[in-house]
Amino acid sequence: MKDKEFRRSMAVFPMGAVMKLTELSARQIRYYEEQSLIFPERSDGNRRLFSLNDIDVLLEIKDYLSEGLNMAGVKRMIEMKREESEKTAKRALSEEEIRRIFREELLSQGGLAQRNPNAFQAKM
DNA sequence: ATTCTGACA
DNA sequence: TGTCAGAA
Repeated sequence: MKDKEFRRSMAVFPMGAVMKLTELSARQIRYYEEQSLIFPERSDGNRRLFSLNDIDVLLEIKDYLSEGLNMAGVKRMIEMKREESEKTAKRALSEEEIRRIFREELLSQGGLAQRNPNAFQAKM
């Protein structure tokens, strides 16, 4: 199962493809890269090449934002997930665990909410 | 035609 | 975040 992970990390998608796949603007995608949430490689003329992993993260960022988290909150979530998966290469994070962490983050700082202050009740 | 960086009426 | 400019 190493071959699969290798291909998921293959940087082969140009900006245009990622924009369509994620419904995000180039501006946002570049911004998330600056926030070290994704690490697209560069190619020929300094053009970004994204991997399936980058796209997955972008998709996660999307729904975290729709859940009401701001950039600070999104970064924490992605970073935690990254640490958790790097350190715990063994067992994957259970849905319950992720929801638990998510809830803790929301409660730890009532300021994390930004857009839909009421989306939580509906979701959680 | 596409994407990149930098900047802001 | 959008968007425009100037370059590659």
